[in-house]
Amino acid sequence: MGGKKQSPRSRPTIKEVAERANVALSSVSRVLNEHPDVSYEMRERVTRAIHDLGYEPNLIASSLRSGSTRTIGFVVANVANPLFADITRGAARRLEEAGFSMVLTNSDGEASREERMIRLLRWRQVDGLIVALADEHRRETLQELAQHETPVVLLDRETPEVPSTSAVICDHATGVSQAVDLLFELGHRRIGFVSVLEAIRPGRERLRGYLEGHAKREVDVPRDLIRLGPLTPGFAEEAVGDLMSIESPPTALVVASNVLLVGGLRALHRMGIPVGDRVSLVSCDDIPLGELHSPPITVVDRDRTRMGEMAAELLIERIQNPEVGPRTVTLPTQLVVRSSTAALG
Amino acid sequence: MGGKKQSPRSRPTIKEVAERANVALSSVSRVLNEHPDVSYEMRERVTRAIHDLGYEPNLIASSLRSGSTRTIGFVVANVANPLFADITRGAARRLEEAGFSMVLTNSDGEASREERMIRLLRWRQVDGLIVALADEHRRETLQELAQHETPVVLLDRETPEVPSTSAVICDHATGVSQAVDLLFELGHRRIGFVSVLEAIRPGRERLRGYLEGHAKREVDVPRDLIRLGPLTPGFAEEAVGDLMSIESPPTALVVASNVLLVGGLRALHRMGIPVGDRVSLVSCDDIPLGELHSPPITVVDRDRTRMGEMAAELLIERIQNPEVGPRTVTLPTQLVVRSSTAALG
DNA sequence: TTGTACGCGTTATCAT
DNA sequence: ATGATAACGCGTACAA
Repeated sequence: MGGKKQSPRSRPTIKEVAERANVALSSVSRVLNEHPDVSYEMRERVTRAIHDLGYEPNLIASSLRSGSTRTIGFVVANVANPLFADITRGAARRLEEAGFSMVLTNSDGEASREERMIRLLRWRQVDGLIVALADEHRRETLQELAQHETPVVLLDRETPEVPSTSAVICDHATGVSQAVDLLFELGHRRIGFVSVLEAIRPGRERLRGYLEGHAKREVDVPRDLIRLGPLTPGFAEEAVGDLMSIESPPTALVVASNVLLVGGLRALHRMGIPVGDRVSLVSCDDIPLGELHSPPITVVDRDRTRMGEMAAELLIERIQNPEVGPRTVTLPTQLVVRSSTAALG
Repeated sequence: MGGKKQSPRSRPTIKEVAERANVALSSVSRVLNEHPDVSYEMRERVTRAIHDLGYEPNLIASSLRSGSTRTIGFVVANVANPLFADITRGAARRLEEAGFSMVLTNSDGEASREERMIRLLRWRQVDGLIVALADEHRRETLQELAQHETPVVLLDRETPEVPSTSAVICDHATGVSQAVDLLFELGHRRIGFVSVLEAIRPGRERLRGYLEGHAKREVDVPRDLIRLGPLTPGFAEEAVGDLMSIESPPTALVVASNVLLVGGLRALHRMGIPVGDRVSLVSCDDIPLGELHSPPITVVDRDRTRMGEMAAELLIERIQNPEVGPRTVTLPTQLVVRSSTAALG
């Protein structure tokens, strides 16, 4: 009796709201979108019908029609890395404030997955992209990125091949250079350096800081103390184990990531080498228990949450005003001196 | 000359592909969806046109029409918590394998935001939800959850008020009970317990384990050594500081989270109380440098990544087969004994 | 101020 | 095996 010709109990649409309120479909839309030209009377009737029916908007339909999904894509190699976890949190917060949702993709560092993810996000019609490339140079990935007509923000990456990307980058070189400086002041001359391959910016910049730190003092760089490899604890463990076993081992170590720190410490513990005593240690990017280690670890730190927030801001700014060009923001690093760095002797 | 009546350089649609290939629109759709009934000839022509035009599908339009977004919502209080970071990674991996995207929302533990997020995700027509509620009992949030017609999977939470949710839960009680047992064997009788309020399952279950551990030995529970509060390092620091200052302080402590561990250790370090020596310590959920602390921290651990994978599997299983009812999977915990727990001396 | 009507890019149901 | 056509739910230019 009175059965409308529609599937049983599907959610009400704007059309049914209109019927219930005895107004036109477009009027309902106007009320929903807070269009200025709606009478009080109309607003009331529609609002009432919406309430009665328990109407809820279908954002997919809205997106198709309006051309905007209010969704952005977020591409990282590994959210479980405390660095990216913090960045993700910061970005998510800012995006939410601006009414955007974040679709997260985790590539586990696999370049081909990363490429597919970037493409999929475009197919999903995201309004923008925040990306921490696993490899800045891979052609296929860069082409995929270049295909995007919506704004792209890079996270501590540089891709001259893809212009018109914004970026938030960090001043690693200065931080690491300061760390090397500190170590020199403490009397160290043979400073080891364990870092990632130069495929991404942080690796390059930290190496630069290490080199510049030596250059400033006009000291020859101990090339035999530099170890570059993949971003895994395993590599760092091997590298540090190796470094501490050579003829004249380093008296201080700079490890270029929290992930590498874990491996480095494992090696030192295993070999029974007391940190801060027989070897000074500096890490990059703080990590929860770093301050509570014995001894507490000196780190080149940065505001990770701020990085995420900044990336979101750069993105939103371009989405809301497509006229403005890309922008690069540089965030500082801070050398947090703790007792893992001690005077030589 | 030959100007089609459309906006300049918008991305080609299925329609333009059809025109280019001189076939019907529906045929293109069939080719794209790998419909069985397409001739080789047809497939070739369409594929060629797609390639020539650089056509890319519009998943928003597809979603509207098909009713499936192949997207799921992921609601968590804080991705930066290493526990959730790992879970997120696990879930993201499984979801991607099954062709789903994840839209991530971070509530920072604010109940009202969480409520809004759950609603927004429904408006976005997600095919399912994975949720780690900040508060299992808040009526408004539960109602929001109950509104969902698509499957919901709870992460270590229980909501009897909302039936038909699947869940992956962990056996915290057994793990903590084992920890208490270990401490008893080491001679401890006054065991402190610092945990979160009972608003969520892990808090309840860990408390239960603590109580059961005592009950098994027929030992009275030292009620004065139990401290429950918010999930912040600050609370744990205060609680531990307080516990260690009372007339007859505990000789062992169980802290119920990696977040609380940080605060607890801060207090002990500040007070100059050596862990493992003057006070034994057990934490819940491992954390990167926990194994490298001095002494290494004994923990009630669990497979965090597996939790995420499991949650994704439970969700996908119900999305792909709506007939099957909700399911609850219990994952084990493991007591990882390290040297922060030592004989009472 | 409100209503009419069309289109967003797809999928799916019909014929043929 | 292929083609025409009607939805999906909503926004908006235009008419009234």
